[in-house]
Amino acid sequence: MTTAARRPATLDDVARAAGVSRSTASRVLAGNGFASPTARERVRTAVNLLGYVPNPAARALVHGSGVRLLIAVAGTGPAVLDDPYVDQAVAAVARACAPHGLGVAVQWVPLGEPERLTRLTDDRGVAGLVLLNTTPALLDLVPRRLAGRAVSIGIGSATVPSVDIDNGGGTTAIVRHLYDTGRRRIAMVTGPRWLACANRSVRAYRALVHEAGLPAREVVGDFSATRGYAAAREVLRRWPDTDAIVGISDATALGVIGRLRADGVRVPDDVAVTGFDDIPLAVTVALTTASHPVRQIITAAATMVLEQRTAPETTVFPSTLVVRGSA
Amino acid sequence: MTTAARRPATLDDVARAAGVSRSTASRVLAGNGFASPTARERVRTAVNLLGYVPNPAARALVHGSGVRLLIAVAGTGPAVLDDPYVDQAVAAVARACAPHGLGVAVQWVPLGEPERLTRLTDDRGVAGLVLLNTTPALLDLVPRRLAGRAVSIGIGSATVPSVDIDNGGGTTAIVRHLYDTGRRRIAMVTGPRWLACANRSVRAYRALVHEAGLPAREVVGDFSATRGYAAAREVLRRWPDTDAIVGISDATALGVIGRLRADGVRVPDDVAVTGFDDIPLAVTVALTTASHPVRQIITAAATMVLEQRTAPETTVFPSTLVVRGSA
DNA sequence: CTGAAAGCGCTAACAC
DNA sequence: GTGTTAGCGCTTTCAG
Repeated sequence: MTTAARRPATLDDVARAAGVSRSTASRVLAGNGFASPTARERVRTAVNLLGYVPNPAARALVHGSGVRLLIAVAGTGPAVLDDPYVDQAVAAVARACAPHGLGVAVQWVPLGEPERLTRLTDDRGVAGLVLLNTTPALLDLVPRRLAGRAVSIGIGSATVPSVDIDNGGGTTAIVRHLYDTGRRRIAMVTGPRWLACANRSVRAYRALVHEAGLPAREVVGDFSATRGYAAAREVLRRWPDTDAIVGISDATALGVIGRLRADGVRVPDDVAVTGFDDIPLAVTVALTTASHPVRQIITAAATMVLEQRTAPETTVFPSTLVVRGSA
Repeated sequence: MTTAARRPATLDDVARAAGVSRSTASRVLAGNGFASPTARERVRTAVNLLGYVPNPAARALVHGSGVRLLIAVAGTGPAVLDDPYVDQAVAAVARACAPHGLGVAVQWVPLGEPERLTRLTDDRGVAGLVLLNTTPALLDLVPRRLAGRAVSIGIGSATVPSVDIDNGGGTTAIVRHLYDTGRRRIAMVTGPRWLACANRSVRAYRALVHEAGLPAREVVGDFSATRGYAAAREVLRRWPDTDAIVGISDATALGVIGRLRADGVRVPDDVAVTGFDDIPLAVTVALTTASHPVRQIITAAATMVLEQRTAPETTVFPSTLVVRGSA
């Protein structure tokens, strides 16, 4: 480590050290363009010696490409950003971005004013866009500039490809499992109504209970454990003979279980409870749920925009039923 | 919204629309420098009209300041990044960065090769550094260039200020509560040994049990629920008469409870269990824990580096005992 | 108080 | 193959 406390090297330093011109050095680093093996070699050496790392700001400036991915999360209030699911998404995207020299920012977009998205994307620092909990209105507002550099997690559109979970299939498997194990009064704690992907779960639930001639019992939730905690009581108050509760998310289910146990209701003996996603904590409470590789899904989405891979309109990840103790 | 699908406005556009020179426009936006009220006004109008947002890459280039904050997480393997605590940290920092036009990246730094940090910070795209789970060796490697733009969450050093939780105090309160409620065989599922801030909790635990003439019973954990799940069984195998288990984190405690319940051990009747942090899920399982505004703490750290506030060497956030059902 | 001019570090034509 | 040149959008002396 003879490298003194110098300022980080620039391309000029590298070129000088290698005895070539800046352009040649640039070409070698870009990989494309021509360069003699000798030049290539000498530049490589200089780079290592100097510990050269390209300045992403300069690169972004000349390419007009931006320096960070924006994760735009739609919702009724800034509190949507408090969701651990969002945390996970941000972290996963940040991880995918790091090797590309890009950063991540998250911002909330109010459901009522989708135009706010435009203000966010007008920032040329934005190199790409990841939409979370999106609505069709929002999808339509993605600017041309970001064509091919935007992706939605959930529903997509003709111009914005999406990466999604088979919510319907997952929920169907869960409800069917409940039915097959003898449950006949199956309630559901849903997600917010405006959220398209959550609604697919709700619709699957409705279709199934309807088909089986069972009553549909729905309480609106918001994915959170806290809401699940409250919703459980509401379910049992409205329909005391309920024998199963389907949670729209694992957190919801964990909240439901917490409340039931606190109220002396046995799980799964009296009431079966299911979740959705299979978060790490699920195993510790033996939660029956549907498993999805959320991290991978988000990484896939981030990679799509980072590598500009022309993606199919929709990539659907499967949902796998995981039967544990709670149902 | 007459704004056509144009390319985002540049400072030149603003200057032209305002009928002033680029420099004047720049001065007005910077806030400092001279500018007549008239000029100021006209530039403001133009900015709003055009929806102008400065290009952060250009700005970073001229200032040599970087375009993203780096969150460096020390650990034995890349799996440290899978921790929900890290997720939360990344998301909180990303949130704080967004209004500043900065992004966030996360990278893992192997415990054995702290020099890897240097390679990361040599990237001029790095505007600031947030250290997580850091070690003294790592702290010493923070380059001069980042002086005043680095902060550690946990232990700090003379050159790197830190934002920290009063782990010792929190743990003391927890163990004392356990003792006061009659527990005399108190075990602890610790964090990894190399982690200084977790060790403060362990030391507090040891001091207290020692002082009370109780045996110290420690099983090494890693903050995860999964590890807590396994550790619970180990504790009861080694010391069957244990009547309380202190978890180094809420996730650990949740894992412990899961395992105990699965094994027919009653919580808190047979064994009391406590956590640390007070994550949202804690309330749903009635976990007794110590509460810390983690999000706020991380936001405070991020703000320190974003606003270059000359910070005291260490800012300690208090820990508050929250007694719920589990102990 | 304001404008002209010189770069920040890098890339991409375009000559040599 | 390689060097020269002209910017990307912005800030900041330095003259007016």
